[in-house]
Amino acid sequence: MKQYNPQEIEKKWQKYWEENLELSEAKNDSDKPKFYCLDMFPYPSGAGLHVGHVENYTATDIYSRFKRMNGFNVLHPMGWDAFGLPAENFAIKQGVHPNESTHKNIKNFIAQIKSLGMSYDWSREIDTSSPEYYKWTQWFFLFLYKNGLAYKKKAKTNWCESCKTVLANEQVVNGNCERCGNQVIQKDLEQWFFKITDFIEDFDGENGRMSGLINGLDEIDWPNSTRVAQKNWIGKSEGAIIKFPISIHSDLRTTNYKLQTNDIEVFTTRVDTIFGCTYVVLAPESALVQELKSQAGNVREIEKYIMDSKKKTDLERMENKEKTGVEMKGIKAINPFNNEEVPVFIADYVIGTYGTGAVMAVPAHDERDFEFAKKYNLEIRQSIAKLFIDQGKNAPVEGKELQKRKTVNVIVKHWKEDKYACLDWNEHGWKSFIIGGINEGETGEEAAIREVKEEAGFQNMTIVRKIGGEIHNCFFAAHKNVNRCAETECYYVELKNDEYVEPKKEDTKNHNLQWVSFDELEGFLNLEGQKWFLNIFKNQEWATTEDGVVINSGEFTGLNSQDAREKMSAWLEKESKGERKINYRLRDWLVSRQRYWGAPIPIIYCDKCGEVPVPEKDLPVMLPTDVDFKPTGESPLAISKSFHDVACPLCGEKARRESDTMDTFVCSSWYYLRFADPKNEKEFAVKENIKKWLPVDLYMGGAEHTVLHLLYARFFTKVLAKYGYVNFDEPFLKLRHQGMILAEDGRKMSKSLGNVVNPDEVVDIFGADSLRLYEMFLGPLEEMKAWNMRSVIGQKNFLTKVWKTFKEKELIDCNGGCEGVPKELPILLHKTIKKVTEDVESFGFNTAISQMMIFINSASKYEKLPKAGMEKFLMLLAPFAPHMAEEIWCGVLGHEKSIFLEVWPKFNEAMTKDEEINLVVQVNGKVRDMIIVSADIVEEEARKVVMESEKISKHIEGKEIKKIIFIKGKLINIVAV
RNA sequence: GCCCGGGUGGUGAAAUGGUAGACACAAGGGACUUAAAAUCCCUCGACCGCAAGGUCAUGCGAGUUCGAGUCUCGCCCCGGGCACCA
Repeated sequence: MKQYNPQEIEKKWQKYWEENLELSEAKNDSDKPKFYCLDMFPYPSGAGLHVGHVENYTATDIYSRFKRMNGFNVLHPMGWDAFGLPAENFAIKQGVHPNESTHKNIKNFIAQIKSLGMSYDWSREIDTSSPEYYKWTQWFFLFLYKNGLAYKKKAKTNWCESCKTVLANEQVVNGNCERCGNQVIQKDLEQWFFKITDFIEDFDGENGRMSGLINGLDEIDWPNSTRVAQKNWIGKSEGAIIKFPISIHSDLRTTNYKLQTNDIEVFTTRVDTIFGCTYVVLAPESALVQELKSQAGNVREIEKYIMDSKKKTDLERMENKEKTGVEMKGIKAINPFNNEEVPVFIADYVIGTYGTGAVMAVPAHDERDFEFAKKYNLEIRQSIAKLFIDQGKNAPVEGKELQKRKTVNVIVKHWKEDKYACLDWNEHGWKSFIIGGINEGETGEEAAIREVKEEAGFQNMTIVRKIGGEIHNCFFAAHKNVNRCAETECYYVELKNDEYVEPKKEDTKNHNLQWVSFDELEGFLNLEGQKWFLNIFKNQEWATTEDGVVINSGEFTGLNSQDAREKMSAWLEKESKGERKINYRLRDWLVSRQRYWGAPIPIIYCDKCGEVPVPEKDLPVMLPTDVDFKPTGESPLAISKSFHDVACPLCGEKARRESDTMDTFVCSSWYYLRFADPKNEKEFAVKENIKKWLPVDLYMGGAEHTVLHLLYARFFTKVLAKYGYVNFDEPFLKLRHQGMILAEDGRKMSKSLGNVVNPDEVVDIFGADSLRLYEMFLGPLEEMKAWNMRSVIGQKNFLTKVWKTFKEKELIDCNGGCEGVPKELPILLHKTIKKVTEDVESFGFNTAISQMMIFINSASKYEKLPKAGMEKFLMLLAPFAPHMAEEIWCGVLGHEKSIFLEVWPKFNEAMTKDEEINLVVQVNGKVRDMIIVSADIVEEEARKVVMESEKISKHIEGKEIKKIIFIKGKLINIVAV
């Protein structure tokens, strides 16, 4: 065979690998260190494998092969997420049973994956729709049930009319069904839930303290964006519950004044703003509304509003941002902090299911309340102010002057405590540095100056002005945004012995502010006579939602927001008028589905015994095959009499089975455990094997699963950790997402656009090795990339070059001297080993490939090549292009055993260094010459060499050399003026 | 609106603060060939110049630095996620 013919050699080696299982099998009894490398298992779609799958599986295949060659016992399995709506919808469309179509699709997937030369351990293949698997999915349901973590309740649920089933919150996207895009409506249904909310915070497990869903995220090597997305989804917010007693003025009928015993409880994260509360709002769904409405003077109006907002779908609520509401006339809430009566409204901008379903409205400091208050003409009362430092008469304000001066630093002291800060003014406004601590023998001022110099890096700082000639007593609020404009900072300074200078007022950004000196604010902080200024609204045009300093707030006035929250919460608890409270956005996971193609929920309902779990010995509850599975809204399983009618396991009387199936995400929440022991009939996996293989060391898959699957899987692991089934609390130690591959037109690949690339086609034309290389070379693994069919040829060219180099050049044994072999090749080889090794380790596959290209481009130029070196190169290439490497290794070089049994080559650091380098010579930072010198040239020598250069002397002629910067082995820069 | 990412040639993209554009694709030119394919060689950011060389260039504007694609600040644009969560 002269030509490189991928089709021919690829088939041959795929067969060989299938027959030689030691190349891919994970060994339970090996002494080698383990490595569990997992792909997010696919849903076997009828469309077959797409290029995104190929990207995902190639990356992990390269990594698995790399790890094996580095002496690891690698578990690299594959399975099928076979249950679920898409499979069922596909089957309905094709008019076949989902069981049939799914298995047909799986067969196709296997063939496609094998044609790509992936080294999966097929002996561990799993299929979530097989009874051997879903038996354990049901076991998990019972396990949760027995521990009080699975429960049934009637709840407002998301219903998709097209899929005829309920959906989890996570499966609703913009008010639409994640799968079909149909609008989701709300239905009150009795459904099964998993108590995922029990695992948000850390918990005690049988093997000690375990991390919850929030803290666990800090322990794992996951993309930052994914961790942030999960944190946001959980949505922890710390605040307080405040009890507003209710008073009823039935002034429409009588003058009686009646105080109710029950309170309106509101949840807020901004207790500090409570003195700005001018009304209270209840969600229309709130139970309290039902209780109170009859007392109101406008019952009818209220009922009409409730009806109207009930009719709205979530989508309508979202689309129509205009806020609506209705006052409960005659009903007042009493602010416990100042005993003031405020009106009570019902409005659907308050969410009934979050917090207490009631909020205190502070229009001055909350955008939504502000909007509502403007519309209904309610009082807007400021309770948080921003306070500003006096710029001082010497502080420069004009841009040009600033440029000259750069910065002005003022050191200030906290008005009460022994804390110092530095305020720094430049054209961007004030900056601040909070002084950390005072060293021994140091005054506060000295500490402040030191910190400014060291920490802030202002080595050339001069204190242009200390206000009043001394360090000032000053209040400062710690805050994160250090670099805002002066107007948004929040400092105030007590000025001693100093003139007050009117701040500039022409600031357009803050035209609704009125500058008020401290004198104008009576009683403020009891520091009469001091000169301060702060923002007090003249005409409030927007809500200021940032933290600041509390004003108009009785005894709390003068505190910064943070301290105020602390003190006010403490006050609430002391007075029993409320308490600190943490709320989460995350709700329990709704797992019931009214569909056919899923794992039946193993529960039996008996008239006598009630809800009875199916005994473990009766598992699996088989999915009947004889039902009409087309969705009607009723669970299809309810129609099957043989399934539905059953004897109660407790009393033996007539009973009925739960006819809903489980969300397919339940199946995928534990599959990674099953791979450790896929054939076990007695347990979901035997403990030793779990201990041997888990947690997963590398998990790779699309970013579309950032919240759904990844959150659920973590939850399952945490449940198992709590009850001692596993001794770890995070299932996936390292996670990477492959970026989406777009079509050539830059749009998403989709059938309807007709721009889908079928990997089979690419394999037919270029071969699997070229396809693998192409997808890895396309760009960084995690980034979004567009397909370009014309570029695939580049990889085939590269492989052809490798092929020809091994076939046509003379490979010589270098043991007894290496005549005719270029001496720069070993250096390049070691550089290449280093680069490829490091890049594979960090998933920089694109740059690893380009380094191999550089090597072969160079090597192919020579007629004689060192055999040992070329073999090492082949080992580097092997994980990327396994067929080619195996063919050359065994076919061309005549080795008997597979190249994948070889040990990954090592590089010698000393061998990666060139003897000579191109010294870059710069004059004033511009490259003016390049001189070849010995790599270890020292500064002295380099200076001499450089000065001899004509090009350089031309550039420094007549100039004074100020400085010479020398970077060893790289560069020399002459600074000349 | 908030939270994450991004913005570098015709294209995909490289660059621990140290030669911007490695490596490839496309394009153009050439060699071999009766011809084509295959293969090999050369050119390939823009502008000025016969050349040597020079100037400008990493979304825009500033800053730090001997030196910035890379660090800091502000702004613009694009992609993704969340979205009335108090």
